[in-house]
Amino acid sequence: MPELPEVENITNQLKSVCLNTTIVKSNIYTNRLRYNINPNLANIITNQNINSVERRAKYIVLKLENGHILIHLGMVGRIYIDTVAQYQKKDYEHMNLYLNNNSVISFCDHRRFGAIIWIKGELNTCFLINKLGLEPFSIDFKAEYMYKKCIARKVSIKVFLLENKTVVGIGNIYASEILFYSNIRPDRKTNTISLEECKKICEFTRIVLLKAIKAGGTSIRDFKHTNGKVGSFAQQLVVYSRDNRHCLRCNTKILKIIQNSRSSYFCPNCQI
DNA sequence: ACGCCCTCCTGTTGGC
DNA sequence: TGCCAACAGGAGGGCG
Repeated sequence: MPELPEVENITNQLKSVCLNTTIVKSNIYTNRLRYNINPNLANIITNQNINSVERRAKYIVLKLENGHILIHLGMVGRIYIDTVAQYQKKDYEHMNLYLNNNSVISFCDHRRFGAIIWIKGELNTCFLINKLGLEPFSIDFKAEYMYKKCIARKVSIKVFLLENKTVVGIGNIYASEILFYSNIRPDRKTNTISLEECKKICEFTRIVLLKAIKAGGTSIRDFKHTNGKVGSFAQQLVVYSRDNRHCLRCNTKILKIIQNSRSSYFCPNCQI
């Protein structure tokens, strides 16, 4: 479900409620997620202030006084924000946080591909964080950097973009979209991608992700904001999930192929 | 060392 | 209408 634009939207919504508040209570209902929730987490975080709320890759990072709560939404994870008066326990709710401003934050994930991880101390000590690639909006994410990474590998460019090792935040939807705008087939091997093409990938990564953030993300099926609203970027998708329909640029039929057991979509005429 | 596949789950969808 | 297989937006780990 959630790729960078979706996580960015959720993070901003959380930030507007959580920043500079104190956790007064926390409940863990089911600790079995992708990684089991630290059984002491509720005790550890109670009475701590939330000093910052940021996104890193597809993680939401709550910085507390002596560590960080890392939240990953997996495929279908959701975060709800309620007032104490409104709040009711949700289906598949794994954990919640009661804040001193009368808000309740709940984390729900019926597929349990998500994660809630306590990192004592510095963020970068976590193995999930310290191997991540660059943020697409960072100043260092440039064609030369991308090119150097590409020529060192022989994997399909689409698979490469999903790895989060070179650039983070791109998932299955936006990978297809970015490659369409870059005029590159998803099954091209990275060592055949030119510097000029890397430039396009960097440029369109930023353009597509930014447009999707502004549209509130892509809601195909499960993604919803903390208030239950959907994102509208699905209406702007040009190739993802459009197999057998016509390319909006040249009218050729969009193809779907499977790469590493995941669907990719492209226009065989526009993309080489 | 690298690339590919499996796996963790459960809800939804499409075909018969 | 009902059943069942296939599929879904993530990503670490293990295998060849």
